[in-house]
Amino acid sequence: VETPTNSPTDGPFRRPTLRHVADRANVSIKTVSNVVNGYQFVSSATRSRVEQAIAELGYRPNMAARSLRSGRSNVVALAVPFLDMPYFAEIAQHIVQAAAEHGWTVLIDQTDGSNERERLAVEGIREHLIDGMIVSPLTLTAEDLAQRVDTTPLVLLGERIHHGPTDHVLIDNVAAAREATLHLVAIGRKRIAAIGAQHVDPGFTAQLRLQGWREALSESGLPTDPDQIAPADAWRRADGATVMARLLDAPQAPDAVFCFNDLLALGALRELHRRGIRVPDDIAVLGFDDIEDGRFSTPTLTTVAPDKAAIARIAVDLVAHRLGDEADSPPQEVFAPYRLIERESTRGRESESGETAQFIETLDPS
Amino acid sequence: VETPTNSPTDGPFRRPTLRHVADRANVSIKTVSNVVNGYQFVSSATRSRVEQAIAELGYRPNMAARSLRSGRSNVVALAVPFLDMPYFAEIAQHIVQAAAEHGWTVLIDQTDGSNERERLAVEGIREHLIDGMIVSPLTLTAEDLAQRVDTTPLVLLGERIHHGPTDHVLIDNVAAAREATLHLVAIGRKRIAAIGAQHVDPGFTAQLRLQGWREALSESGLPTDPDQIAPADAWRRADGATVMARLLDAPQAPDAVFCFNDLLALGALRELHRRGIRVPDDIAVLGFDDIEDGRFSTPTLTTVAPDKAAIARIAVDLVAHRLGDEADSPPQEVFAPYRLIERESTRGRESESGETAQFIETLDPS
DNA sequence: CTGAAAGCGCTTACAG
DNA sequence: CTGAAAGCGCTTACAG
Repeated sequence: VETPTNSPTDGPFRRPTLRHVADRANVSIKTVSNVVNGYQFVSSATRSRVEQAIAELGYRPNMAARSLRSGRSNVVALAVPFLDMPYFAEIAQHIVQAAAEHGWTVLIDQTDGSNERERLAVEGIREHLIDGMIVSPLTLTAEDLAQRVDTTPLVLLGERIHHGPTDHVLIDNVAAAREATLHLVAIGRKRIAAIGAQHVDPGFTAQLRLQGWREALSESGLPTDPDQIAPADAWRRADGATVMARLLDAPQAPDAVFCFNDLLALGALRELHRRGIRVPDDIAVLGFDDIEDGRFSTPTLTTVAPDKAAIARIAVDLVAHRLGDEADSPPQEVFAPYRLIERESTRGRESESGETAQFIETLDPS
Repeated sequence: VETPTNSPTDGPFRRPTLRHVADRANVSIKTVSNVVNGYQFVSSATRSRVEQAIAELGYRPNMAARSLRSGRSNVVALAVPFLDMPYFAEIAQHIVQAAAEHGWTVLIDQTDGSNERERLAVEGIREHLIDGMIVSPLTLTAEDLAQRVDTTPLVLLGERIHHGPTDHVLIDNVAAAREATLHLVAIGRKRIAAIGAQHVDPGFTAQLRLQGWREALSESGLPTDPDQIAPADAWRRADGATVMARLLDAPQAPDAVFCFNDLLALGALRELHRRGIRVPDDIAVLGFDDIEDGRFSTPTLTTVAPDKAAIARIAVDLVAHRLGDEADSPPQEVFAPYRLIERESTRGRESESGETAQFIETLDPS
């Protein structure tokens, strides 16, 4: 029996290794490794001896060594623009959960929506050994992606880069925005503004949602007045309030606004309330994302609800898929479901319908 | 010059190693390592030759190997109860930022507030090699901590475990809750309810905030009626709404509520609005955390604002401190600043004062 | 069913 | 200023 250099008795505490366990159980380190990794063909006598030694020493495998040798880390990276924006926080939560089901831990990076940091992210987050990465880009282009040399499986979230080299999970933004706008038409609105337009390449979220808005207005025979397209570079509450104020100060105020996310809508609600303008009576407000705030705002917010749990699960499963046998299959584009949730901001507060009930929970016994 | 087994030209693409770079630059791998690690005493001729080889091969160090050898991973772990609760999401964002300044990436775990998962977290998140960990516990006790064998530097967030074995960053919850309650007294409220009490051991957040509430009422000569202590096991919007409803249905409704976090307060606001009860005219509402929602709610929410950026920075610096020379210094307990931010929910909406201005931003030109 | 050897890609002493 | 050797703790072939 060889005495390991790294004896638990000499000097400061050091974690026990396979060597220590092997010595104590009088087996080779390979046998200990077999037990640790659940290898089937170990005699039960040996197995229990090893397990006892593991328990006595408090042995836990060294992940760095395992990663170096096996090339796997059981870590997946997630890069989002801003962790403090509820939509991304909720997505992150679902991804952490879905990853845990695969035995993976999640390394988080924040890109601040900067193209440079997004390009760095797809090249491997700070160069750690990770098994896969999920990136929610704001500005990443197909060209950026084409220059990628890192071969770690990459799944893109929430943006559509057509025929890109990577897997992609998304919702049909044009269709969703179209349905949202048609809902505003259906409740009798004639001047429907769009808040959140951005000067970006076509194909990005803002452009897709704007296109859906256009399509809905055209097919309803309503004009798509350029004055009703309100740009907002950032999509936070403060931006929504500012842009709403600008629309209200213009000669022709809208009777409805379709905001490209819920934060913009919540900011708009705030500005409308400040001016004493009634929602939805004077102006109807509709958002996108179904963040929790909108279920409790005053008034509650009608919104397009992407199935975030599904988005997370699909993304994690796509990473697993690439890591498995199907590594070389062509890039997939998977659509996650979404639905329109009608709440007070577009229909008054006389009642909540069945579809909404599950979200309102204890608020709805009235 | 030895040819590495792992040649970039044979078989599928493999990442270049120090060996490849060394061969190409005609130096030893130690010299390449010296250049990569910014070792000073390398001749500029050698350095530039090595740097060119690195650029040509696209070499990037293998973190698993580096971690195995050096015992450092440049990863810190963060465990929070729920990533989708805005307070924790905002804290996580600040920690990711502060960690990045130290060159660290953040591994995120979610405990769901379960004691078992919190105990697992302090024993090392899924056994990855991490340099330090920051844990925001909901139920962890001093006993749990005493049983910890992992020697990775641990910093606790937001809970006070007196004389515990670990570093700790917190705010003075009793004083903050006391000031908040005194503010409600100052605006003339007589029946001030507390929402968010929990049946937990003393020392935990809920108990501390309740104690601050008690102290404020006692010193103001107001009764601390047990009926005005409203328990809420979870601190989400739905709980706030439910608990508010219960208080309103009781014989003696309060004229002010101090909610132990902002989500409870936002839920309470929602229920009050649903019943047509005016805030703050009929009932004043005060929260805790200063999450972004409360700056844009209707009415905007008066709240205790912990300095989250400071909390994150202190926590990360404490980890760095333990990793440095001061590894064996006694555990530290560092208090982060907080302040009370008055908004509409406790004072009507005639104006916003100076202190609040920086938070209101573009909403305030009125 | 179990073992001895090799090696994943680095960094840490130690020589020169 | 640069190099050759050893070894961090595992897993992967390969033997028996």
